Amino acid sequence: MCEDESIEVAANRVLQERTGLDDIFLKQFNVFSEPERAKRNPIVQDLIDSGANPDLKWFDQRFISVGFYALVDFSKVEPTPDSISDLCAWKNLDEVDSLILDHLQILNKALETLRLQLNYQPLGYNLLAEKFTMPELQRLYETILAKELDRRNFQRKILSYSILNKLEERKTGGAHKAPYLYEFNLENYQKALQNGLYGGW
Amino acid sequence: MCEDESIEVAANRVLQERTGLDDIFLKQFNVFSEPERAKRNPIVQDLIDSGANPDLKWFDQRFISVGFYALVDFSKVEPTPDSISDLCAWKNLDEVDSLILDHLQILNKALETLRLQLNYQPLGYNLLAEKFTMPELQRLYETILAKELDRRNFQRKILSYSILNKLEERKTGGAHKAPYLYEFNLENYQKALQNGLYGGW
DNA sequence: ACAAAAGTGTTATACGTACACCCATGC
DNA sequence: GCATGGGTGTACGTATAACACTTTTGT
Repeated sequence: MCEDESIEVAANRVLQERTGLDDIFLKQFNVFSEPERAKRNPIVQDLIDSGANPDLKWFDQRFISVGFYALVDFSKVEPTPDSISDLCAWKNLDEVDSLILDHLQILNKALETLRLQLNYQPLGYNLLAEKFTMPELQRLYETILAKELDRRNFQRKILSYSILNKLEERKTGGAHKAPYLYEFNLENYQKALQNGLYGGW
Repeated sequence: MCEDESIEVAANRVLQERTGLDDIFLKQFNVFSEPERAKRNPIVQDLIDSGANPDLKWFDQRFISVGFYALVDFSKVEPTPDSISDLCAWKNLDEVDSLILDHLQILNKALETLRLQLNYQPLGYNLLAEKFTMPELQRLYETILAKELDRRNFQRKILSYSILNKLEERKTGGAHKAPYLYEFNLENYQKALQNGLYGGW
């Protein structure tokens, strides 16, 4: 974060630098400030225990991170490293095993937050093509939740939010029955983002 | 926040200094980092516009705040100012109109977060006496939500979470029919705190 | 006796879940 | 024609909302 920008603006900037995308859903979820968090990493612990590398001072530094997660259509983006990154690439969640510092905890907290927010926030805009099919939207939810959902119940639930416009067109060219195309009803989508989808108390 | 403590520990410490309480529900909800946020305050704006007080440099400083909210039984606490506070006192929400910086926005964001969390987190432990009545718990929810709830539906919903133990005793001495006393089932309460109360997807 | 608070119950409706059936398309 | 994916519908259980009746207690 630079001196003249808010943390949100900074997060947007970094996202822009690495993906080229702008106006992306970006959500602050937690601050990580544990003094020893750099050293809590098992890899770092192994290094310290082994006494191998004497140059561990870096891990004595104090880091304070504000976690953000963004929702990005990865097929549209070629990730590019910025000035402080050597490598910037897409990974499947199940490929991610070791990360520096406590970044694995951060990732898990982000996932947890995202899954919670799914209960009262609509999702999918700018993650899908402008016109998309119901199965495509469902795959998106299933990917994030890492579990399968019932086709018919998913459709009913999503449609009940009235954030979608059903189009006359169908998506042809697929191997089976042509599914209808939908687009987001932006007005209602925005409203749902602000007011939430779940009634609660 | 000192150099050797996390932001959570620091928040706990400050809460402890001002209330004397420990082990209180304390939840991080947002980071506020807008560069101009000190100046965005209408009172400060008036000052600047009037040109009255030339000593406005303080508002040029960059503040970054991590917002926490705590749930405290105010009847048990005599708030006491700490080293950086002149005054520390309880206020009703409707008495709060002007605050320095953007602290009014922070307060509102805290309330919004709390009300959302009410949908999937139990609430009441250490806000009520060890034994309490259903109406007392309901008042608590009604106060936070700033709206009335149906007695019978409230009871059913809360009981369905099975975070309460119903006791044989009744609270006598009141002017009317003696209500039953309840206590929290701490084991289930903790579970509910971790796993959430609402099923969702 | 009465008002006010509290216990308990009922009913209609909405929602989530788990299914079954039919239709279109490529092989 | 058959496997597969997709559109649509139904039955069941549970949760929510709205509402009524009875019991207790102090005045």
